[in-house]
Amino acid sequence: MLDVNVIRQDPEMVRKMLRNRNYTDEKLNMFMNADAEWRMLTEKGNALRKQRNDVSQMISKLKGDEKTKKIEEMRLVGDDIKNIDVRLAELDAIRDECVLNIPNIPHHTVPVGKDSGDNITVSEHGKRRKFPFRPKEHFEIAEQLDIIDFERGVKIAGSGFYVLKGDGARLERALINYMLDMHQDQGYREVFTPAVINRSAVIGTGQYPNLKDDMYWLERDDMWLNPTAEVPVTNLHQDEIFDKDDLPISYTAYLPSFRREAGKHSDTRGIVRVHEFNKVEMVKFVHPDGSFDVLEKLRNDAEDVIRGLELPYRVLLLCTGDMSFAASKCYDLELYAPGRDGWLEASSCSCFTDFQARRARIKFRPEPHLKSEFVHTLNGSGLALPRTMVAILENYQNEDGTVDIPKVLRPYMRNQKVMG
RNA sequence: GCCGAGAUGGCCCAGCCCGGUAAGGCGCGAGCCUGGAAAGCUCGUGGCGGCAACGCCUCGGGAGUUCAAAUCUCCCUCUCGGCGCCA
Repeated sequence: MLDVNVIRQDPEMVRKMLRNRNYTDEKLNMFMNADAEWRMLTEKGNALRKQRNDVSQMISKLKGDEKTKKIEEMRLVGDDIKNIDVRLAELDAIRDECVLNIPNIPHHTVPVGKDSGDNITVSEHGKRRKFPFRPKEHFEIAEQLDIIDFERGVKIAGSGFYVLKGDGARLERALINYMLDMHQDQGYREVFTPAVINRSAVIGTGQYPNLKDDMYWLERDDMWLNPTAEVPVTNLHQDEIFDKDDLPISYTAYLPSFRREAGKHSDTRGIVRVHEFNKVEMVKFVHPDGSFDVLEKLRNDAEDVIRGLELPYRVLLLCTGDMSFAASKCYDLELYAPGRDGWLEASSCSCFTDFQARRARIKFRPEPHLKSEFVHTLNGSGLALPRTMVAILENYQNEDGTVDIPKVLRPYMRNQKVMG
């Protein structure tokens, strides 16, 4: 969430920002009104409390009629305070609700734009292979090799779930290990967290309330299925204060991710958009100075994974209208898939400035005697597994239906080709 | 699931039975002292509102009783221990 002082001081800047992100200014206006009344009533309530505190002190020393009279007076003051408190609680709830629904302020280098059409292609890498035959789509290849079983995924879980088999399952495992090992070499510490998380975690990173319909919710326990490892990993340090020397902190995590994808019907064939997928994630906690430089580094770390796999890809800088709620700046990495002749978003690398840290109360102390400040958080996928799998199957396919295994994965797979 | 114990400022911990300004220690900082340091002493070290003076809030969360709640009552959450169950 934004610093309420920033909103108070410059509501017009926030209004402009909301417009650039395709948000209405409804929550902003509501906040300003509620906040003004809240401040007025807070002062009023404080004055009454002072009166009550002072008189209460005296009462213990008084006796007889005098005492009875003062007690009677304070009873009325108490009622006034109670009434004010009720209204204050209402206003506070309104303010919270508003602030939790106002997105982060984009960095000045982020292009203003309406939707994905206004994103900027920063760079394109790798050679696209020339195929002497018609390249197949990944689900054709996978079905032929019997390495992905769509029917049985549906049978045991439902539409949008699939089963990996044989070399498919082994390729998945190889990819996870390859990615984790690479991130470890890049200086990230591996963590393995719960995939079921509580409400305070999904609020902390900003998925709740905005994306609550996109997550699986376990009603009976008020728990949520992890939508991205960003959530559990960032919230590891909820309510903590780091020493200056603790920063930066870099984690990498492999974790299954769950998305309801309610109302989305595109890309139903294959594994491009599914309800459960594996992902290796990078998360960083850094000093506020230079956090956008760290974003470049993070993006490069994710690109290393793709370069290692020798897949063609491009880097997009998202515009204001396409960026997610909590991000201040975001790059998407897209893999080229020749079977479908299209791009697949396999990684999203974002800097959240202090937006998540404020929600999750993650701070650091610049010097032992100074006040604590919010850290900056970043994260990026490195990478989402199913789409990486799609890109590998389609880019490395042979005319006979087999698939070569990228060189970097061979030590993990112990074979050169996916045979089934 | 049952029983018990606990949650107090950055950290540790007292206060709770018996309601009346949250004590003390550690760490850190500033000052005094010193040739310099250590020790010692003084002050500071949570949040909100306010330009400020200042005021209010803060004892896991919420509700209640009371002129007044860390303290009494009720509900909830989490942690630890024991029992039960169990891959």
